[in-house]
This record gives sequence, structure tokens and C-alpha cells, in this order.
Amino acid sequence: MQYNHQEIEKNWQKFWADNQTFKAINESEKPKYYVLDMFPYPSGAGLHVGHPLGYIASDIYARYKRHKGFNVLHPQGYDSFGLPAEQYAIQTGQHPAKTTEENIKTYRRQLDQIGFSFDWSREVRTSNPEYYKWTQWIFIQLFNSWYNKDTDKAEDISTLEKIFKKEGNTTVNAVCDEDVTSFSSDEWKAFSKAAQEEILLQYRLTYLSDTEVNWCPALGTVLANDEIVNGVSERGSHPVVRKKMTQWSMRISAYAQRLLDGLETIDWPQPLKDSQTNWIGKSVGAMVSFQVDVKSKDLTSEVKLTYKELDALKELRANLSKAETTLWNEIKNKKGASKFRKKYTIGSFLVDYVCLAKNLIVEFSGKEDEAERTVFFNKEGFNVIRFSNEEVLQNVVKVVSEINFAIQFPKVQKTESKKNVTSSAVEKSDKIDVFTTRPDTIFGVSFLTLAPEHELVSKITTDTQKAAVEAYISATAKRSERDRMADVKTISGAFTGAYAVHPFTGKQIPIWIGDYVLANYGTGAVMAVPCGDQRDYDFAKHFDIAIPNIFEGVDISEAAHSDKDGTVIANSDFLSGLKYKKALKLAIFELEKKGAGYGKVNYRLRDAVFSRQRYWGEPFPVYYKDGMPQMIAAEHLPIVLPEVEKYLPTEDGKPPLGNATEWAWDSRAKKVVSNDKLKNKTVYPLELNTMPGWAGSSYYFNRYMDPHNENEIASKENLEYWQNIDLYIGGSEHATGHLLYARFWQKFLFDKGIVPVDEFAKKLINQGMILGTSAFVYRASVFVKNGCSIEASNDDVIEKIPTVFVSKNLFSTDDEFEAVVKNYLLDNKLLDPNFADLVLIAKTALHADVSLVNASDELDVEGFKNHPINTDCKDAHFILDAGKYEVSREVEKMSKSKYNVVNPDDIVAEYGADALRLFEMFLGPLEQTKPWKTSGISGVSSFLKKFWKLFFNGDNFEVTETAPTKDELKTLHKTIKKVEEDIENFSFNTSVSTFMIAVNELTALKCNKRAILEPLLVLLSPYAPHITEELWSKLGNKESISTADFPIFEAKHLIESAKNYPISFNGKMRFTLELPLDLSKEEIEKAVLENEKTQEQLQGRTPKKIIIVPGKIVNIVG
RNA sequence: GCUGAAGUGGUGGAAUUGGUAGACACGCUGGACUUAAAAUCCAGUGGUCAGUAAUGGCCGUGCGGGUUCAAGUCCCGCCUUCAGUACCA
Repeated sequence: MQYNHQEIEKNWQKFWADNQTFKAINESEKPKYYVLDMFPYPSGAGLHVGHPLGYIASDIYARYKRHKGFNVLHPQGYDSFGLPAEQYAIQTGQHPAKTTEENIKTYRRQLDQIGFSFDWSREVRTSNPEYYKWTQWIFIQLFNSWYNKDTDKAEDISTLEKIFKKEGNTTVNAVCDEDVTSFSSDEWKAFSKAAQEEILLQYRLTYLSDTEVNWCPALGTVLANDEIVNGVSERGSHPVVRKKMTQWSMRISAYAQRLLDGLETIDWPQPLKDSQTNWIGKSVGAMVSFQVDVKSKDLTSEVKLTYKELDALKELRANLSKAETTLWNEIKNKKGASKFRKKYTIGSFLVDYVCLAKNLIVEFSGKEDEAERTVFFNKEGFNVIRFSNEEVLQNVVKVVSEINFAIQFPKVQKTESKKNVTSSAVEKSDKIDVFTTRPDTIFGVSFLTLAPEHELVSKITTDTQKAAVEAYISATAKRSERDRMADVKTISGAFTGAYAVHPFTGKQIPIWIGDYVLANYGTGAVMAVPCGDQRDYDFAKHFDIAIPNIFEGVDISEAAHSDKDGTVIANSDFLSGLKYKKALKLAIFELEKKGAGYGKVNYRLRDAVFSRQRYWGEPFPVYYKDGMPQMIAAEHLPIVLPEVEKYLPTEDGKPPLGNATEWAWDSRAKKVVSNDKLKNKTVYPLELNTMPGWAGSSYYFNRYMDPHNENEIASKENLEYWQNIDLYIGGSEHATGHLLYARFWQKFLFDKGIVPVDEFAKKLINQGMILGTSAFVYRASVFVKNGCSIEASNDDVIEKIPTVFVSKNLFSTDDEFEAVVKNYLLDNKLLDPNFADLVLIAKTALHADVSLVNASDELDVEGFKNHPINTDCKDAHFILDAGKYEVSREVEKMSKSKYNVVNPDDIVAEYGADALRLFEMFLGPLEQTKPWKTSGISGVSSFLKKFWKLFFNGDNFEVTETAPTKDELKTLHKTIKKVEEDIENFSFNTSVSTFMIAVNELTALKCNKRAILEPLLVLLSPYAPHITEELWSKLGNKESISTADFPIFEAKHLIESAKNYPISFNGKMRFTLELPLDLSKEEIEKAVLENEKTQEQLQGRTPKKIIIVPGKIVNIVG
């Protein structure tokens, strides 16, 4: 009987579905085991052979664990919110829900035909309201929580309010915004409700803030750092710019330390742990404050303000009028060269706003001395634009765009005249905070460097340095982030003219700016220790700044000395003579004593922006009342995504949800209502942003435990029973995205007592990528010697020349290629011999669809000519090699554009799911990147046929009950041992070889005994579930093979009485000798030395030494 | 630059603690069956040299050293490839 994989596989897939064979139960006598794949985003392209790799591995493991007596949970679902469906909706108007639904159908069909043992009754989809109800619910929990550093966990916000009421915020040890002001309990009580809310927002684990975000204009949305690759969007490669927006953020930084600590407790790949560690980027050091030295400033301004005037100025700045505030809110976030200042003195005039770098003054019109002011400002090189209060209040956008225009296209040329600009008071308290990991080198500081964007720069810059500093700032502002990153070597900077005071020596330290200091790391300022840091060293060398040496016996004439260990500090007052560790501690101690600094741990990890300007994502359960966010009570969830007509941002720049007409919250009726009702007092606008892709994937593994529960994420009992994932398989590209956020949420849910464990996955494996094997054909491009291509100059010369392709082996160089083509054309009279010298032929490599190429790299020429992508090749000529056209091969990423994508559907149709499963495992180690070559599948395919044949005699199923022989038992138990070890070590590729060896041996032994074949079926069934189910039932078994116990290995069958010893001479194996295993060393030596072959090797010499490892090897030296 | 992983036949890859390098496959070559092809089966297949042959010698795990009776495996120094990350103070 023939092995008919199509019929067998279809039947058993139906059987499993009908009998719910793999449905997991939530309580059992058996131990639990939870195996999970990272759920897929259902893309329109469907699966290619690379996608199922991890699923096959986890499925084998899940099936193996079932055989081993575990209650296995092995669910699957879809991460079904995402950008592609939305992009498609924008292009076609098709609702993303519909696209998603269709894609899921394709995925499901493709997955089903591979025979996975998923419990589909637990399927989740992140875009289902029943699911995202819980995503919204978790968001509310985060909003209602703060992080208490004393208890080191998240707590309910009410406990914080209690403390505020009782003792203000000075005693609170919380993770919060950096700029919180302190208040007493009385002050707290005196605050308005709105003010209190605003303060609480600075402590909540999710909070609104104006954050600088990665804005992608082409996609109309904000992107996370990990969604940007090389400065452009990961999807679509669109440019990305920095922009300030009011956004929801997640205070993941609160968990930085615990996210690091947790890594110690989980069995994840070291590279993945390392990249999380680097991402979190913990550095231990100190915060050091440097006072700006006021005396040193060469204030040349003629106008001096009195203290009284200064106070008045401060007052003015604090109490802006409504129009002033409105405009200020629009322009205050401008950075760098377009930074604005409010209420600033120019000469003796007080101006409303000024951009110093661009020499632009913005004023409200209607001032009495307007004409006089204009004359003075213009004389000083400033351009003035004025707006009325009404203009600002009615259309602030227009006003801002006029200001932007004025910045870009200044009317007045900068005059050379010296300006009398009062830097409006360098206040005595001005200080520059720096973060350093090397406070022990504090005596080596010879300058400070500020990021060009640092807020103090314009304030401290002296008039003499102003021009240089401004020029530098505008030069760096012009360079994109990308340029700055790419160009690390060029050293640039400018001296501000200002000095700071060294906290210990009191010496003056010049303050520089330089773009090697990043504005968004640490404080945006560094204390430069050129002798200990290469960048500082290079900077100092470049600008000829002193490089004091504070290391004992170290030469720093060539480069900085950044080694810490073993270095002794010198020339450093109280630190001299100390080693790194001691000096570090003492330096911090002294800094703290002086009040000039304190020990601090700094993390690279930033809070995660949680708002996206997209349609196809979870809506926030948030409405705004008087500008303050309000949570919708959990009982009214889910807040369902509204329908919109257009999926693009609105014309006034609001996110797509701004298009919704039914998107207001009726706080009395507790439901979403039409926007028309917004005039009502109890109806409020809803949040227009949606959540990012990682929201839904950060807890889905918990939801699988109880996916249909309407009252909780999952019941306490189920969470308690399943705990967490025992084995999680997925790609390493999620290292600093999904896998970090999911750990964060799990820890938060753990703090809140919702889940029982604080790490969601005990073991994780990254499956490697499967690459495609592209096929190339070589096409001849014909040129006439004057340089024109044939298309361009259609003369007689080339009239008859057709498209020509040349088989790979016919040439090795370009010259040979040209000769081959020319000869062919001449032989076939396609080229006039008189013109042969006028013609140039170049070769172009083109991708050919891999489905047109067979295992021997031979191209199906007719297929190629008729392929839809080669319409221009219908009449092409192919120069063959021995009647064949051979393509050249190259391994590349699988991609549609490279025509190297292999669809599992085709493989399943031709070879069967079992063959696909075996082959994917056979390709190589699971975690390794490896190329796909369809030709290789014939190996596993013929293995399955051989295996099938063991059970048949001709057309008859024939398995005997005869007792097995020693050899047969040995083969079986050898296989049991190896396969079990391999599965436990996730070495699936080697167990496939083991199966092949076993079947080869049993075929040779002509074994058709039940006692051997039945256990072998169970061994193979995790890998090839269909064929084994079929044969299992043919053996008379009524239950699915998945319920069978795993065979037990018995060592007694492997015990050998003799060993074929390799006999080596000086380490080189010369021959083998079969000897009984129970011989002693002496007996072995005797037997070996007596052997004639030994004597032949020795040729009369006496061995110096004989090494005998019983059961292993004999080595004769001499 | 830093971090991590890896370099073994024509190809994918084996070799658990140092102990017969190249398992198992693909591909290739030859043969059987067939009118022919496909399928199937059998044999050979790291390189090189010698021999009609059986067989035997030498060389071989990125390169150069070292430890050892014995090194793909351990140590030192380099080279290359891939992945991640990047002026992190």
C-alpha cells in the first residue's frame, strides 16, 4: 500500500479537530506544562516556510511533554492590531477589521495543514473588544498606581494621596517626574482639585507628558525607538523627525533595576539577556554640581538691571496674559537655534519673546513706543514681527507659521555691530549638573562640555563668544541626527566664555559646548576628564585644553587611560594614592558632605511612549474634563474602537480617531455618544490616540489561561494553576521590545497581586531565521560602441538582436560572457559580422523565481519565458550548456522581491506536512540562521516512505507479534535514548538523523515486529504526527497516539560484550581491533602488543609508553 | 568602537565530559529495473600521491603558536563572517 500523505493528513487533522484532542484542561493530577509561541501578526502575504520553524519546534516539545505525562497548555492566537492593515485601509478604504479577518483565515488554514497540536478553543486576538477590554483595564490599573521605592513595588495611588494629605511629598520615596516641587500637607490641602490631579500625574505609572517623540510624517504617527532602523522607519523606510507632543508614557524606568535583577532568574539566551542589560544601561556614579562663576563673565552690556527690576521681570514672566500664554505654549518647545525666551531685555527695552540665535523679536502690537523700538532693534540686528492679542487668540497656528517663516527667511541682515544684549541675569544660583561614572577622577576635570541644546548655554555665553557659540549651534542644528551619528570622528565645539568653579579646588573651569555630548542622556552635560576618557582627550587635544594627569605612573601622552582596575589616583588632594574603588567611595562621600553632589544610579532606559496616532489599535479608556484625563470605570469597558470614514489623520493634524463622529463620553449615561452632544455639560471628548502594538502582546500569555473569562483577565485558580510559560519560542528581534515590555507589565501585575509570578516565561528559545536560496539568470545587455544602448539607437547593427540569456557555467569573466554571446549571435546570423566590433555586451544578473528551478539548479526555460514577471522575455534566446540552462545560487533573506519565497502550502501538497515538519527540523540547529533548499526535502520524504514500508509486505499491512531480536532491541533503545536526550536539549536536527539511522537499520534487519515498531511510532509521533497516528490505528489502537506513554529506555539492551578498539600510534589511528570489554588494562596491552599489525607498525621498536583507556582507545607512543 | 554568536567536504550539517573527524542527508558519479522518463533499489564520493588491483602513505576542522600520549574540542595571539548596539559621560 502506498503512503498517501494527502489523505492521511487530512483525515487526522479532521479527527483532532472533531475530538478536540489537544484541548487543555485547567486542572489535572498531572503536572502542568505551558508551551507558547510568540503569536503572529497576520500579514496579507501569508506564511512562508521560515515562519513555522518555531511553531514546529514548540509543537514537538508540547507533544513530547504530553507523552511524558504532562498536562500541556499549547495555545495560539493573533497579534491582530497593526500598521499594515491600517495602511491598506488608507489605500483602499477597506476596514482593517475585515482585512485582518481575511488574513487570519489564511493563517489558520496554513497552520492547520501543518498539523499543530494547538488548543484553538483558547485563541485570542488582540483586536477583539473582548480581549482589549483587558488591555484597557490594565492601563487603568497603571494609571491608578505609583511606584514606592521604599517597598520597591507599585502601590495604589490612594496610598500616595494619604501621605500627601498627612505629610506632603517631602518624605515620599517614589519614582516620579524629575521636576516635582515639594509641598507640605497644608499646601496639598490648599491646592485646587485640578492642581492636585496635575501633581498626581507626575507620580502615576502611566502619565501624560510633553515628550520629544520620533514623528514619522509619512506614516502620520509616532514610532518607538525600536521601530526605527538607521534613522528611518522600520516599516516603509520613511524619514523620522523629533517632535514634541503630549503623549501617554509608561513609567517603565521604575522597574529598571527589577528588570535587570529578574534576568538572573530566567533561562533565556545569554545574547538576549545581554541586549536587555545594555538597553537598560545601568551606570553607577555620581551627580556633581558645578557653580557657574559669575565674576568671570565679561558683561559688557550697558544696561544693568536693578534687583527690583529683576524681580519685576520674574513676576512678569510668571504671570503672562492669556494671549501671551497661548503663544508661549506654541513656541516654548522650540529647541536649539530656534529657541525662544520670554520677557527678555534688549537694550533698555523689554520684549515679549526673542529668539537670540535667529535675531528675531516677537511682540504684541499696540505698545506706545513701537516706532522707536523698531528702529533700535533693527539697528541691533534684530528683526521684529508683531501680532495683536486677537490674532493670537483666534488663530495661533497662523501666527506660529508666520514666526516659523521669519525664522527661516530673516529679512534683516545680521549687522556687524556689537549688540547690547543683556543676558538677563546669570543668577547666582546657576549651576551645571553633570552625571559621571568616575567621580574618583574629579581632580582631573579640566573643562565642562554642554550639549549644544543645553538650556544654560545661551544664558552663560559671554558676549565675546556669542557669535562663535551661535554659529556652532546653528551648524549642529542643521546636521540631522543621522549625520551626527555617522560622523563620530570629527571633533567640533565652541567655548562659551563662561567658567565654572571646581567643587574641591575652587579653580576656574572653562565651559564648552560640543555635540559629542547628547542632550537626552544624563543631564546633557559632562565633566570632562581628558586623561581618563578618550572623547574628552580628543576634544582637549583638538582645542588645546590642558590635560592634567591624575594617574600614578601612567603615560597619557598618546591616549587617555580609561582602565580602572589597578590604577592609582595621584595629584588629587584627599584621593591621591587611592585605588579606583576606594577613591570612588570617598569622592562621593566628600561631594555629599560639601553638598556638591551625591551618588546616583543612572539608566539609559527611558519611559516608554504609549500613544500612537493610528486608527487600528486599542482606544484608551480616557476622556478629558477641563483638560485633565479621566479614567472610565472598569465596568464600562470595553470602549470599542469607533467607526471612521477616513483612516488618515484629520486635516487639522488630529489622529485618525478625530474623524469619528461618535466619540464623546457621556459621564452621566456612562456610554460613548455622538460628538454633537459635547455641548452638554456632562459629555466630554474622548482620547484620540490609540495604544501601541506592544500593549496587547504584553500580557496575552496570561489571558490564554482563561480566555473567555468576562470578569477577570483570568481567574485566580487558573493563574495559580498555570503560573507562567515553561517554554517560550520566538524570534530574537523582540529582545528590547515585546520581551521587555511584557516583563514590565508582568512585574506590575505581580505587584498588584493579579498574577502569581513576576517573570512570565521561565525558558525562552530564539529560533533562527530561515534564508531563501535565490536563483540568478544572466541576461546580455547590448550596447553600440558610441555608448547608446540598443533601445536608444535602433540602427541596422542591432536590429535583429534578441534578448539573450547565458547559462552559468559557460563563462567566468565578463569578457568570456561577451565572447559567448557574440559567437552565439554570429553563429545564428543574428548579428552582421561587419558590425561585430561595434557592439558591446554586458551581463546583468536577474532574480528568477525559485519555483522554476529544480534541485540541480536547472532552469525551466519555457516556464521562465511565460512567467508573469518576465513578459519581455517571451522570445528570448537561451544559450545552454549541454542542453541545460543552469542558474547561479545565492543565499539571501526570504523576500517577495527576490522571488525566493517558498510557500509551505506547496511543500505540504507535494511532500506532506510530516515531511515539512521533519525537514524544517533537519535543516540544522533550531537557533541558527540557515538557508532553505527545497531539494533537500527528498531525504526526509524517502525516509517516511521507508518507514511506512516497514509496516507493509507489498500491499498488505503486516506486523508480527514475534519476540524481537537483540539487535532489534538495541536499535530501538539506542533510538529512545538519543531522541529523548535530543528533545530535552532542543537538538531536533540530530534526532531526525537518529530516526533515519533506526529505520535504515530496521530495514536491513527486515524487522516488522510490533514490539519494536509500536514504541518507535510514539518516538516519532511528535515530529510526524499524521503518519504515526495512521499506523498506530492500523495496529489496532483506538485512542490518539498523543495519549500514549513515551517508551522507557532500558540500558540493558545497549550493553556490549566487545569493543572495536581504535589502535593509535603516536596519536594516529592505524587500525581497529575487536576485544572483549571485560579485559583489564594489562590484558588489553598484552592483546594489542601480540597483534601482528602492531608489530608491523612498530617495526622492532619498543614502545615508550602505552595509554589504555578501557572502552575507548589504545595509544602506543614510541 | 563595544557586546554576542560562529568559521568543519561541492552543500546543509554530525562529533555529550579532549579519545576512530566528516554521522545523517542533499548533490554528484556509476550500476540495476524501464522502449524511455519518473519513482525505486544497489555501489562509490574530503584532498592528494603510489599501485592493474586489493590496499597503503601523506595532508586535512579560518590562520599562527602552545598544552597533552591524544586537540574540531583546552590555552595565547590574530583573521574573517553574521547579528545586536552605538559619541551612555
